[in-house]
Amino acid sequence: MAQKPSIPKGTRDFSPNEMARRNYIFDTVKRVFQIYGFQQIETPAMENLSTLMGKYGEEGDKLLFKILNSGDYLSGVDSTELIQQNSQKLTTKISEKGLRYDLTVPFARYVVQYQNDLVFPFRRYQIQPVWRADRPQKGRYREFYQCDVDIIGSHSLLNEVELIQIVDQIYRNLGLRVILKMNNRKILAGIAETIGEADRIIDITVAIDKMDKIGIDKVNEELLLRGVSSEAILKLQPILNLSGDNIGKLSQIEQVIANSAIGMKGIDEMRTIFRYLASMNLESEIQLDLTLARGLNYYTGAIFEVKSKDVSIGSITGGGRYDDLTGIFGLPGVSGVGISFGADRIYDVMSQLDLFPKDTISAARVMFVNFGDKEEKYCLPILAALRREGISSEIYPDPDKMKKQMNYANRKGIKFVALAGESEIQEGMINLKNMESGEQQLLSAMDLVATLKG
RNA sequence: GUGGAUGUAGCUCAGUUGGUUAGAGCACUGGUUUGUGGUACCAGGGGUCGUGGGUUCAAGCCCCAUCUUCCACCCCA
Repeated sequence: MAQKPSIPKGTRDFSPNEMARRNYIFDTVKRVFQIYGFQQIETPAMENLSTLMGKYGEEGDKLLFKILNSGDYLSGVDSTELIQQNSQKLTTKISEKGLRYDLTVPFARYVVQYQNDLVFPFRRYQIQPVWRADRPQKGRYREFYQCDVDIIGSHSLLNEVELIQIVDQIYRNLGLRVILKMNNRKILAGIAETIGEADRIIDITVAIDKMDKIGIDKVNEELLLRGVSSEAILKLQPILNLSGDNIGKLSQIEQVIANSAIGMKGIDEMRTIFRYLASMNLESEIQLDLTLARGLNYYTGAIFEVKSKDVSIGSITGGGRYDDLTGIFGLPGVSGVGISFGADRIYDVMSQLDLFPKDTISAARVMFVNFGDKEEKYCLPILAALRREGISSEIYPDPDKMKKQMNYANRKGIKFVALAGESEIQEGMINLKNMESGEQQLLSAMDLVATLKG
């Protein structure tokens, strides 16, 4: 046997009924984005590496797919460099393009480039694949689709609130039960400032995360082990023990970080957001979660993450406020906030919960059986008429055995089969068979249209 | 990057302590049925058992290497 063809690790083919379901997600997301007044853009699959590098932290740089320069890509490299085998150094010489890692950074680049043409605050959405050279596993792919919405050019917290409403609306439309977790980078910075150890903030969030599992004593032990001073740990106790509703939690945090200006700003931001939300009738649970840190290092204010309540697959949506992403590209002082829906994970969750509507199939509604030349001639105008009426329809192309043709329709999930042989032609009628019930009725062309439309 | 599994027909998988010509279901082709699918029955095609070495009279099965895919950690959508 010839060697089996395959596709790269972490990538997938999408067959017709997967596409129908994926489009159901994309359509739902898109519709909500549009209702909220966002406009669509697209950017190239590849960007200059200079645009991408250094925006996603150290890890991110490693996970970038790099594209080999065209032509003789070794021409600018001398042999000593080759022998040294310093891949990092070599990379910059043989590769100047990379596949996009997310949609936010290319968007920032886009905004800077078109700053004179855009109307600010600019509301855009973007639905495109991104690539990460990650190790694939459950719910993790090397090529996956993100659906981004961002508002850039406004500091208003109303934008955060709108994004939360969008999240709520989309998951309500999809029928998914989710929990939206929120945190604020400024609060994290305030905590770090308060205990005087900015670089310990990660250890602290990890510790808070373990509270449920191992209890406060063990957490304190671990903090001490990780080098946090006992004085700082003492200060942290109210934060480790956070309880109550979001507003209550904020008050408890406030007591700890009252001396940190930036921290208090974060508290203030969150209070404002929660105040807005209180008057809105949201279905999703919103939860302040201090362990939410988000690796992307460009976030500066609120950060979001959405998880499915019923399937454990990591976050299915994430985002946050970034105050100066365009600054790196030469346009300082432009603040934005955005959020990204992971279409592929949403798909996985919905599949597992069997939440797709049953009629999300792409097959034609009706198929004409092919009995031969004469019958074909009779059917073709009727077929054309159905299509003019917007009824998706097809005719089997060969006069094969009936069994084969019926089987074809059945397997494709075509709901109706139209039969017109000698006797029907004589009467000027069509026999329409419902493939689900097996019932058959003799109809005129006009009645056929009406029946299929209904 | 670290750790653990996996690989047998197009797909999902069986295959006993190593023992002749390697199996099932689904799918495919043909037939029972020349105008009726999804439910029945019969027949057929399709595999150098991931690859390369080794042990053995004998390897799908044991050993080594390598590749692939999957799962967990890290990080993320």
